[in-house]
Amino acid sequence: MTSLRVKDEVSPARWFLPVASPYNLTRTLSCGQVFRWHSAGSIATGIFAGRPVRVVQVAGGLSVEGLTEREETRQFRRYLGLDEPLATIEGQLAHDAVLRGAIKRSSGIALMRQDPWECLISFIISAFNNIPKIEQSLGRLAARFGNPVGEGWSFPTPERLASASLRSLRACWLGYRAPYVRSVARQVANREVDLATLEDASFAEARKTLLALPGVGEKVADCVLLFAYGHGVAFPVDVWIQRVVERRYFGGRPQTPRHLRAFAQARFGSLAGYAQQHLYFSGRASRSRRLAETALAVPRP
DNA sequence: GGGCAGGTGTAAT
DNA sequence: ATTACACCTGCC
Repeated sequence: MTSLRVKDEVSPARWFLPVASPYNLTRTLSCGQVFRWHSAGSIATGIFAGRPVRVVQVAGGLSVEGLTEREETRQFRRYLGLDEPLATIEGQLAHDAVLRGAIKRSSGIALMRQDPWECLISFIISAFNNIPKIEQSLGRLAARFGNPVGEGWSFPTPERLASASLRSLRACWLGYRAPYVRSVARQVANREVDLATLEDASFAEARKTLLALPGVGEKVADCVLLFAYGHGVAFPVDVWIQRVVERRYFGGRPQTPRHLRAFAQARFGSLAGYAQQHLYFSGRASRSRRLAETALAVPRP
């Protein structure tokens, strides 16, 4: 599909990006792939390619402000997963009874192609952490070490984090993860690890390289392989996925994360990552409902 | 206030 | 290969 540039006297540049059904922007941005986008109502704001971007999903596509060139819109399509064949993917996954049920609530999620560097650091920080604090940490990191972009800040470069003091990193609420982040930043900055050439590596090779980094275990590696490098066979197993898969596929019997990953990859193949996203979304959604019910049930003092 | 939170590193079996 | 434990620290 192509992008149309819409003449507009007020805003600098507005693009209409056609998108096929059932793509859903809000769900894609809120299913745990990214931490630095904000959704207020139907308007999503974030930073892409060092520029502030505003996106609204409208009939038949996305209305985007902040991009300047056609080439940028092409990369933005890839970033947001706008050309993923979602109808086909969800149709395939719906052969599985559990996913058929989950997709009713989560249809329209697309896997993104994020910047590997930002994705890697984000998920190192996500370990043994909670989502609000992860978002705070990344925000502080950007405010302290990034460059001003619109109302916010760009994600810090590897060089910038490589030269940061551990004290200043801890001040961004990184805690015990601070040495991991700086060590990885240094390996990337001095080219011991080349995240760009990993694009050409096989799933197994890229995984091995990522696992060698401090603070990167199987879960974090799989997140980066899935959300940044586009390896659809990756199946990150976090506590939510573990609970959901054990409950829905194993009668509630405990399984090792490794076994769950092998199970999912055998069952869903290169769509394992999409299966993970739908299962994760449904798991989190049922938690949100429980919390809402609990909040209603308990009278405030 | 206290346990919990999108795991990982390390040591020991 | 598997198991047990510590870990920064702000949230709910």
